Amino acid sequence: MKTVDITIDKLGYFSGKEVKLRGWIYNRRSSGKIRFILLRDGTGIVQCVFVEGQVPEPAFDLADNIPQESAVAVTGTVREDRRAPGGYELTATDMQVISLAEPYPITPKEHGIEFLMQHRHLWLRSRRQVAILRIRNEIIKGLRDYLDEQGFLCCDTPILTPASVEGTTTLFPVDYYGEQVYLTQSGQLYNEAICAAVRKTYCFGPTFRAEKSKTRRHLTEFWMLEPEMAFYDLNMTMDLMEDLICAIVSRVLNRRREELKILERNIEKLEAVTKPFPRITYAEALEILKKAGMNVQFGDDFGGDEETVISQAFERPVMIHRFPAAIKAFYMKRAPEDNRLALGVDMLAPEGYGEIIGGGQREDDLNELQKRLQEYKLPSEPYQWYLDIRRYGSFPHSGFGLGLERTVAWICGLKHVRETIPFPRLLEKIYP
RNA sequence: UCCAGCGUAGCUCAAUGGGUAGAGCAUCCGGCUGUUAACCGGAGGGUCGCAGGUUCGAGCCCUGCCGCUGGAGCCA
Repeated sequence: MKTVDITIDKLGYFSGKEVKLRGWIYNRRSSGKIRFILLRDGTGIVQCVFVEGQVPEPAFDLADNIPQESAVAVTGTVREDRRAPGGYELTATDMQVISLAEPYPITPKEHGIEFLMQHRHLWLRSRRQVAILRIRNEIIKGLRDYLDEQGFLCCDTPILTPASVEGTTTLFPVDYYGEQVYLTQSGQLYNEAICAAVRKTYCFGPTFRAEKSKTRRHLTEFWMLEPEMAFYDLNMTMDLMEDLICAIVSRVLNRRREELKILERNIEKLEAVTKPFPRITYAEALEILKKAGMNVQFGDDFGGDEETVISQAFERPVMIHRFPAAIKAFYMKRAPEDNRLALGVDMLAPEGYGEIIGGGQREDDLNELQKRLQEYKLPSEPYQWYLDIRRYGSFPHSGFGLGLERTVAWICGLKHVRETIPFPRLLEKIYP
């Protein structure tokens, strides 16, 4: 019989056959004449059983003292076994060392977050972290597949941007041939130009905020998905936000059950995420807060506590629209029924996870927009190209930005966004 | 930037009222034929974050600094 070189995720196709697996030692246990090695290969984890007399002596010895995370090749027979977590085991016939590891700092026991973050490059190898990475990837694919199917064109926007936009205190400066430019905070303004070319577009990439925010939901570098649609009003935009979130939640539920289980995610909470999502106005949100005993006045923005109270009032994501214009960006269109209100919308995830989407309808009237730039004390020169979108065939349009890491944190049920990206960039921390 | 808490073995933590530093895991040695963070026995392992101060005596009290964690503020 020929030994085939396979990966752990394919074990089910090779029951009873002899195979070769290459990977790393995840853990090992010994019980005298029988020794167990947990082998991980990046596609899964399988237990390899070494029985004295049934494997060459060097391999049997190795099974007792090979250091954790050493790279090895194990040959053996695939066996279905109800006792095994994955349903399959490997009865080992031999093992070769590819590379012996030095004593590995991350043991199968508990560690503090500081230690784990300092060893993030190694921490990624753990079962939990791999499960998060798989779900993150599933969410990205789900978002893109959904938008692509709806006729969106992914066009992407620049990461280096000229000075402008609202203030520079939260921007990371970069030297650009002697000129100071900045890392992008959002691709929205560019998307508005692109949607006039292709009707429905989106960008997906990293964005940067030099905020001094030290919370469980802030990164200085995070990934944002930003769709922008020509001829969409606020209601159509809320429909899209709702459909998009339903699409990714059900996709993760269908395709990443195992990973959700590893993360001990409460599946029922995700299964409750179905259409329609509640849509409330800012004024209605204020009522909820007042009933909860919070002192919030019209014109106040919501902090973390307020978001938590509102989102916990519903078991689905909730959309809050028609915010006071004064606390929103200059480009938001005003509500036709009340000029003090902006046609913006935020989506708050359930279970206190806070804002995962922010967006709304854009101001499409040239004169209004110019007036707004003055009110917000913004220079007009850098915005000439942006105003051109209104000069040459202006059209109603809307869009939003979805924060990927917050969405992943919610779907995975994680306390902190730092685990949702392989190498998180946090306030003044950039190692490894 | 502000508030609070924490810095002791490789890791996670303990140490009466100030009196010669302790456990589990990891490592090494030994035992065990079905272990699931295996278990059992033994051994090695310490500049108690750094600097100064009080005291006969400081891991413990005081001052300053550094680092981390949680939160607030800030924030598409």
